Amino acid sequence: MLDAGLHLLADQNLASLGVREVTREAGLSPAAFYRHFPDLAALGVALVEESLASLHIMIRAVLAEAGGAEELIDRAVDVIERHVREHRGHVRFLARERHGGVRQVREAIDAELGRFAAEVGAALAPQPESRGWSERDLRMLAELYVDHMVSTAAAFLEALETDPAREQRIAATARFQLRLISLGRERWQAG
Amino acid sequence: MLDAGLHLLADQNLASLGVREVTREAGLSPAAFYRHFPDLAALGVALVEESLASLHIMIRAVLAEAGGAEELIDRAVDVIERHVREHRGHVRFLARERHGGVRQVREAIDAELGRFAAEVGAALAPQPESRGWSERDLRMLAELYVDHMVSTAAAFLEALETDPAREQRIAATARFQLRLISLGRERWQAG
DNA sequence: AAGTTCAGCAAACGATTGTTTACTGAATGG
DNA sequence: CCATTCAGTAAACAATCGTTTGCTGAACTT
Repeated sequence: MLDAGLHLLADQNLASLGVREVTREAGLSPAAFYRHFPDLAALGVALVEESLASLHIMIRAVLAEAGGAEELIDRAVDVIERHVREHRGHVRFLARERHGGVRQVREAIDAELGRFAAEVGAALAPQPESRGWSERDLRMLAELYVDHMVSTAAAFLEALETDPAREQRIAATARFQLRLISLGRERWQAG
Repeated sequence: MLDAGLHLLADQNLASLGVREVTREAGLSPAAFYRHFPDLAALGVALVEESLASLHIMIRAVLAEAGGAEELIDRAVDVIERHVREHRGHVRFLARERHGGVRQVREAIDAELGRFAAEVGAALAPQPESRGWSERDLRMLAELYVDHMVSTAAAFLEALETDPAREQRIAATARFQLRLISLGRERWQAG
């Protein structure tokens, strides 16, 4: 049922999805839907959890890897690119519903992205570049990274669906921007 | 009719909007819709143009202002905050439909944001900090600024609708992040 | 082996949908 | 002053919708 929903949401949007539509795609009767979810919003929230599970794994993979800033950036962008390609449906769903029409889903996504930022912040803390940073500053830096990751993922997705040749350009742009942020971070203490 | 649509889109999204719904809100008969638009997608594109007109003015206002990096950042964040408050409906529409279910609208928004990035890049070029930068690098920096602006605007919007007290925190975060990017930019030539 | 939960079905309900058609009155222009 | 465009209407079309109801068979539990 979740798969059916996700498949429909490829070119639709949660608020415009219909109960009958989902059950038809799943090969079930309309009434069967209510055996599993009270609402379409509930199905949306379930999809959020499913979508962010794999994303969570991805982020941990990047954070776990030690190494210099350069290699870390390259690796992060690569992982994002691959993740978008391998979980296209999930990424599209998240991008589309993050500011979409269903409040419960919006809030679920935002809460989870907030947790990501906290996790990134925690991983940043022990690094030598973070010496002297307040927790607040670290959090704001982490949010910048997370927002940038989201933007990059959305750009990859759009490229994948319209002009795949653009992928390289997006990857190069993302790396450049991350390097810029990294430089600013190193210089912050001096300011 | 556009106003009616925008009002409906406050808690809905374009793909789930109905012709009858719009005309009912506008106090007209269903058939009247087709006198003005062939599609709901066409109404969406019209709303994109309306929404981006004011945004364009806002961006020019920020870019025109000369001054040091610090004051420019403060001013930019203020302008964004005020713009979101004064054009809440437009901003919400753009955030929601940027990755929404209607391709024509998505493409219209992306094209216009690309034009914004070009404009920002052109304004960045003559600044002393840009000495030695290739056009490509300037463009990537401009895209970072535009993406950051979009993220910030979306955050302001979400705060306005759920927890207005959070506005200050978002503004502070945005300023911090912009300062970080600015520092990275200054240091870039050295790398 | 009896009872109970579970996941599914067909059918039916009124309500709402998008779109077309033929018609109307007002403004506009030559 | 006549013709034409324009923005609106009511009515009708089949189609789809969300949801409830009562029923069925399979799978567990005890």
